[in-house]
Amino acid sequence: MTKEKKNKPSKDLPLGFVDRQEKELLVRDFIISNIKEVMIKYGFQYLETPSFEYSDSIGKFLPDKDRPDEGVFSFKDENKWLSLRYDLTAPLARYVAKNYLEIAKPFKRYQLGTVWRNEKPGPGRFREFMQFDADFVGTKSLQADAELCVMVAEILEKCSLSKSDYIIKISSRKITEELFKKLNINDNQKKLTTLRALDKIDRLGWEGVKQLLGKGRKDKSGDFTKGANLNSQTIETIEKELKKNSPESDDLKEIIDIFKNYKFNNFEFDPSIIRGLEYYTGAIFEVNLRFDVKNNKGKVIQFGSIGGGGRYDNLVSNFGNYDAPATGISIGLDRLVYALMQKKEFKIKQTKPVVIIVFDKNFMKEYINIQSLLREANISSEIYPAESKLKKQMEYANKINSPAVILYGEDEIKSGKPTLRNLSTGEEKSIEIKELINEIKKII
RNA sequence: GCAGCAGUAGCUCAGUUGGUUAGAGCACUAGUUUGUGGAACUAGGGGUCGGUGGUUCGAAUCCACCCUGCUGUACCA
Repeated sequence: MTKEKKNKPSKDLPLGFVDRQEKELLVRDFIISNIKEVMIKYGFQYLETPSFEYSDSIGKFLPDKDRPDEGVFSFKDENKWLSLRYDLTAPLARYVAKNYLEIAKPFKRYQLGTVWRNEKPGPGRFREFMQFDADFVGTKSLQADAELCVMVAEILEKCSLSKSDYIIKISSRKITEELFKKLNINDNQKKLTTLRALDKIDRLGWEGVKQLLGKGRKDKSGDFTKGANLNSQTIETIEKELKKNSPESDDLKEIIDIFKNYKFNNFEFDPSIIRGLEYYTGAIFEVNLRFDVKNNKGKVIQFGSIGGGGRYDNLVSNFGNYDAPATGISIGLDRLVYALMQKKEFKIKQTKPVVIIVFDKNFMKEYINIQSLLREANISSEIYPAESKLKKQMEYANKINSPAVILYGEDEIKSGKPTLRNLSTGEEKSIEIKELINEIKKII
């Protein structure tokens, strides 16, 4: 609260960037530790690639060739364009192409890392966020695709979600490709617009999607979106085909068979999921939550999926020499954190220090002795880090949610028995120093 | 990007037919209690009313433009 206001630097953060506080980070750590456990169990290798890549290496093969330069943060360095990675799959393809001869195939790797996207942020959706990504590179086996889904389900359940909290939706790019062939839709632009429209079924329903397949649609705010201009007969065929609730593509049938072997049934065939437009070549997955997610005003919002993936058999071969069919899946960690924190039953224990009150600097030796005992017992503690009145120190302990304070002033030192105050009950006890650890353990 | 709505204290908000010095609750600071937090009471600090320009004797209030946020929509690897 300074008076001088002119020419001060801004305290605001760039659009879509956020400070993340302990409460949130602990949930994220919890998720990450579950991920690592599962990944080790499934035999995946841990990899890290840099935040920046040459734009060519990750940009040239952007799935959406419509706007190849949009959506990423880039800058020019010595005449070469660099971009912050926008996902972990493109760098993986680059890594595999670079190290192809040395790595064992199929290459199973997982990665955790921050990615950046230059697009409009939404609730639980930022321009900088953390992704988890696991892939099989160098195999066409659908066992890999199936296993990825089973594995993600295991991770989610380890994170305390129940089967009714999430569902993995599956489809295949082959279904829409067949459909386009059948309907004689060859124009690439038309295909894209059609796929984009179909991608919105969960949000807009068939009514909205049919408008987008036809002339176009006006949204709530009155804004108008142009449609794919398909004729009504074509639209009806599409609707009829996609409303079938069992898959008619061989790859999906096989994957579902493998699911049975794993006794995994928390999935659903949904031909309306689309994902990356020019990227996937076969099966596609999407991980959706089935409970309501609210914004900070308590309003239920359109949350979308927390992850997804699919088979991309051409991504590595784009680099030239090697043909490496691949399949992968990723989870947006921060979105999962955002959703998880809203589940009432979900609680993460935060360890807060026991505060040792300072009555007089001259007693510091005694305080350090007590603190050493606590540290040996692995109990989080701190000697109040300033000179202050007792009341201030108590207020501090209360505010940081400390479980207890240790009072060791002149009176206590005389008797050699500190007072332990439980801050949630207010109860105070005079205790022998050697009993201190046991008493504190009862409280925390 | 497009569209709608909104921006007043750290937070949530009140305050417009334009009129002295802009308010409340919570939070913060100090005290009532010089060895005791979460309750109460008392006092206090904190705002160029998102920004710039305009209309006016006079603007938080009216107008224009800009910025930021929310929501929808587009795009979404």
